[in-house]
Amino acid sequence: MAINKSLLTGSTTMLILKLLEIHDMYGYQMIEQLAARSNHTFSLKAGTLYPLLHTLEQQGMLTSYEDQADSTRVRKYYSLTKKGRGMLAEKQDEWRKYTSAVNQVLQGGANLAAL
Amino acid sequence: MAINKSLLTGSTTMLILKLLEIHDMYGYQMIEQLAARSNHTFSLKAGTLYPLLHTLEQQGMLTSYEDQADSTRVRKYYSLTKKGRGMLAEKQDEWRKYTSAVNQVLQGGANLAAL
DNA sequence: ATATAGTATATAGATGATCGATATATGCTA
DNA sequence: TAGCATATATCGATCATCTATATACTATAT
Repeated sequence: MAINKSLLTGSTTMLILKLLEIHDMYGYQMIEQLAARSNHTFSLKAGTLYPLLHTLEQQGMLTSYEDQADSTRVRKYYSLTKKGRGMLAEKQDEWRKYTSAVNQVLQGGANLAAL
Repeated sequence: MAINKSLLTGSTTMLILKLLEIHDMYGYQMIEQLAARSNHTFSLKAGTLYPLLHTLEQQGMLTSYEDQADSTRVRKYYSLTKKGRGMLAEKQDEWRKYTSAVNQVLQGGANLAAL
């Protein structure tokens, strides 16, 4: 698939970067937020999220710190880096291109070329 | 991912069913059509398509027949069954739900719930 | 005539994203 | 103090897709 072998399978990364765009969050919170903001269409699994967060941190897209904040419990917060913001922009662009291409096919195709 | 573990990863099936909605096609033609109708965003690989066609035929979504048609060459044409049309309708519905959920998250979320 | 490129179908093995299962530990509430 | 929600983490399995490879036929150029 030209654009990106995996997208949605791949949109997961975009979605969690997006969540961090406005303010820092900890893992469990991202799972809840994603469910809430998508009207429970998504239920991202912990087994998917945590390894992904570790990978993104290694790639320099995120940084993490522990904080007790307004909770009694220490949580691990993630923060989007400049590089991460760049990645988010790219992913969003890909997402737009990909969905518009699919929608074009669903509408019978823009280029009704030959056939 | 609630709706369907794989979608786009999974949209491929929807796209080829969609191609067959109007008239029968052979494999190679589907690859070309998909590229043309998506402005070359998609380049479905033969190694992905043929096994998929075989699976869909086994599931009763498609039937196939060989025909020389207006070519000098015998080609294997695929035809969408009633069951296949049902599957297409379902997949399109899923696609709409999924993309609107992603777009909701990208727009900051419909349910700006708590956070 | 013959090499090359495009058409057409097919399969096997590799890769990579996500999930389910499982583990651990803490905090809240009945 | 038992049970449930919160919170993070890892491992193995699954599944869709890709790359590579194979085969064979057709058309075109040399």
